[in-house]
Amino acid sequence: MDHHPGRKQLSHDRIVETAARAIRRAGFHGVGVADIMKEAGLTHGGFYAHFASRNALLAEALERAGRESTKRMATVCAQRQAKGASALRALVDGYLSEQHLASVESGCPVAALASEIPRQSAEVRAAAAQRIRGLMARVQAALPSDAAPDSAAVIASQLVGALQLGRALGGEAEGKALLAAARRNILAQYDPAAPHARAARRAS
Amino acid sequence: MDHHPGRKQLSHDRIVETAARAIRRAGFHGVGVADIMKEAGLTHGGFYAHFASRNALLAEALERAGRESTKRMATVCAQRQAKGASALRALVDGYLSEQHLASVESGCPVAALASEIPRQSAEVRAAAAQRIRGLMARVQAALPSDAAPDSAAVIASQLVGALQLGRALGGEAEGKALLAAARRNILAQYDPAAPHARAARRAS
DNA sequence: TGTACATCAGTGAACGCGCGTTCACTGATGTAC
DNA sequence: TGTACATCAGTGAACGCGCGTTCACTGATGTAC
Repeated sequence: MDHHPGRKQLSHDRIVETAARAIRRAGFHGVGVADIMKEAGLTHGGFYAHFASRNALLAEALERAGRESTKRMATVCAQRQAKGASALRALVDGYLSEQHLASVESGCPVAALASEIPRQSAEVRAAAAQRIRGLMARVQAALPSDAAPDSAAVIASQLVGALQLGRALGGEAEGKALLAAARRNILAQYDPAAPHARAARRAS
Repeated sequence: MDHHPGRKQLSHDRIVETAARAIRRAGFHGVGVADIMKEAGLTHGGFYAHFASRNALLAEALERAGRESTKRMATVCAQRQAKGASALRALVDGYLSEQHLASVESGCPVAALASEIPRQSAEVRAAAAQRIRGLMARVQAALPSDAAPDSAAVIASQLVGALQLGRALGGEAEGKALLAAARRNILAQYDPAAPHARAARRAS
């Protein structure tokens, strides 16, 4: 019972991983079956031995992108916390970092695809809803326990909105300034470790 | 010098208006030249007498969608302010209303298209950046004058993020609850007319 | 250890279709005299 | 007022191309004896 993957499973994983990057880079409409298979080192004919349809791949790729991005974010958060940041600051500074701004392909799929979600098939929408709930749960876990119950949803919206607008503005100075403003705002409001910032903002 | 539009101008306007609805409903990739021309009551052959390319139409349609949506929002805000709401409350409650949640086609194009913007042509991206700055300016105008200078950008991000996630979650109970939470949060933080809400949230 | 056969992942040509774009043409409108 | 001609908005067929999907086939792997 060695249970190593097997040739087909390896190909399957490779296709999904390729697609997980592709949808974030180019959008759900932006890459075709043939492109993905080619990028995964295969020919397009074999596609339907792995997936029932293009949509089935998209759903699977979205889920995979979410898991990957969560994992990557967890690593970054752990590093920041090891340097003394609070859980919330680690999450917010990580999510709204210039590095995340610049790397759509490996970043949060919710931010990369949000406005396209309502136009997708039911299976893709379902996968997307799970990813959104996952993001909210991560925020929830980083919040102090006395935070208002709907804070996680609000902060998640802010994270996604700011990252998207930052990217839409070009990722240059204008976008970076937006990220910085959003970081300050969220931390000033929710991070008990940074109460001075809130006081500063209320003054004048 | 009567200066009434002329036949061609009328057709042009009709095409752009059709496209302005179409891109919000179906995304930049979601509708083709032929679809739009048909919906505008014309045949697709005449398209290139009106626009240099598909992208040129998209840019023009985005701009038009922005103007339309701004106008509509201004009307709604005026109504709400006439009933005694502050400028900020009118804007936030209008933008994050269930009506806006349900009507992508006539709503804010930034929320409808945000994640697709970075993947568009330079001319479309430029038009999009203008729309985003316009949204921020509207928020700025509704803010009390003592608000922190980057508040407008932060609030705009929150508005866009919450509306998008609300729609992605399906526009049902889950989405509506998200909108309500975002409304409460923004107003509690920035609306001087609602200080009690802020106090309530800080308690416990 | 060697041979015969079944299984199975992947190949590549082909399908029908819709896309963005071009272009020769039509038919209505407006101007010249 | 009427005729001849130029202008111009819109038509519809056609272009090359890439899409998602299907399928008969190949060649390697694994099992039976």
